[in-house]
Amino acid sequence: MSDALSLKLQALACPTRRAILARLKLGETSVNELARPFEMSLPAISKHLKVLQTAGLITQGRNAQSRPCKLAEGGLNDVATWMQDYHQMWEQRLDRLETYLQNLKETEK
Amino acid sequence: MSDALSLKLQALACPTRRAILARLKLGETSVNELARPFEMSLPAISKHLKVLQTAGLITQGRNAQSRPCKLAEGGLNDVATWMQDYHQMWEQRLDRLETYLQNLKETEK
DNA sequence: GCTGTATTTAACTTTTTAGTTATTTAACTA
DNA sequence: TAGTTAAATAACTAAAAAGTTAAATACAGC
Repeated sequence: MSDALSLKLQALACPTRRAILARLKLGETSVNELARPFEMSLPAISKHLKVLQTAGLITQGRNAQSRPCKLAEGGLNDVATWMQDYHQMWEQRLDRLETYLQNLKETEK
Repeated sequence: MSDALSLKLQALACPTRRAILARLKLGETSVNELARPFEMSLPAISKHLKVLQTAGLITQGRNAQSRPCKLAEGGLNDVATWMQDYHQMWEQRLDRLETYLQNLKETEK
């Protein structure tokens, strides 16, 4: 199960890790900060972060003792590409998506 | 890890199961037929199918002794919805997606 | 160089996953 | 009804995942 896509999907298949990603959407932050909302030991969070990092979904920097995490640029690209391959199912979402695109274009103006 | 989204992502995080889905894109087929390409026992495939079914990604019908499988309508919707939530990453794909939408619209004419 | 803070690593436990072979169920066929 | 085919279930094993506590590492500040 060691291919990149499986690694990412596996990493995403855990609510804790998705919650971590959701938090990181708000911006770079420390491991301690990330751990705060969870009833779980710090090492457990550290492990989750390692899984996310190995999957290429986050990166970790360095700032004194802190190792701030952030979302990896384009980390979900292959997942999105795989999804796109499922046109039949995908098409059901096109309306919504088109609306979204439209809004985005207008925002950019 | 029992929420619907986690169940689906977990189901997708296995190359064998994704291969099964890919085969099912071509159309409904029997368990035996699905198992053929794999170097794996039939019960193993049967289990994979159960995982996919529990996740709501496929459905199984009945035709004599055969239990033909097919893709579940809209089975990937929540996964797609979750993905959409990641606008920042998503935006990197917008160009491609827009092209795709454009093509689709033109096809529909 | 000692102390505190942030984080990781080690060692261990429990549960889940992915596979196996052997057995069972269900339905068709002669 | 006996035999065949399609698939699922049972019972088991090995490996991976997700958590724990305790110890180690890395750096900052006095």
